[in-house]
Amino acid sequence: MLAELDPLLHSQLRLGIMSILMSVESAEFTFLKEKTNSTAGNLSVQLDKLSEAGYINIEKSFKGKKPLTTCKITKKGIKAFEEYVNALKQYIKP
Amino acid sequence: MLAELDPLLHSQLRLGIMSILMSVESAEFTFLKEKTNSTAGNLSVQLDKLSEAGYINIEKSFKGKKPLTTCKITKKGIKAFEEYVNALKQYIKP
DNA sequence: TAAAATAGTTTATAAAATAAACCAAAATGT
DNA sequence: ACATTTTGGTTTATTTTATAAACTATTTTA
Repeated sequence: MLAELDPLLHSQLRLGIMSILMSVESAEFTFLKEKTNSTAGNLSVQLDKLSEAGYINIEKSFKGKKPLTTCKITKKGIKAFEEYVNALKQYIKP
Repeated sequence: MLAELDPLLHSQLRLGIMSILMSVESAEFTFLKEKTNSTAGNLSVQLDKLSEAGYINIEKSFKGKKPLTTCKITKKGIKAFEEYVNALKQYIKP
């Protein structure tokens, strides 16, 4: 029987976000938007979901008077990502 | 920029179906149902979608008077699966 | 022979992704 | 100086997907 795939991570955009956050200290909204090629609206929604789940931390501040949203993966997020990758390997190995 | 993930394959159940069909000559409905742990309704719908896309062939016959649904991956399906796996690797490699 | 199981399909509902509309501030053009 | 566009988002509406529920036909079992 095939393993379950964490539905929170099994979404192109959320997986992309998490993949990027696995490889950097932290990332700004605009950086993630560019790297994932997503719209601001969609990105905003999906970041909230990851944050709700405790997979990332979102810090909202200001750079001058412009809003600045900075995201960081949490320990829980790292664990979830690693488990997702392991489960996924079952599906894609030759 | 991260690669696109074929939305037809980026679904747990459809990916599971395709993953199984990559490794066998052909598979019956009931076999797929058990291996993927899905409901008959959901499986039926997702098989139709894969068939619509030309990723699998579905043959409906009878074993006595019981319906027998047999599925086989197509060349197009194999190619799509391989491309999906390649794109996915971008997301999950360390 | 009534009840339950098999092998599905079809339809309805819930959840997700995406798009559109919106807001406030800042930078740019005229 | 002042209208226009751009930046950096959020919120709400729409569309698409996935899932669940209800149904059909036959068959097996009690």
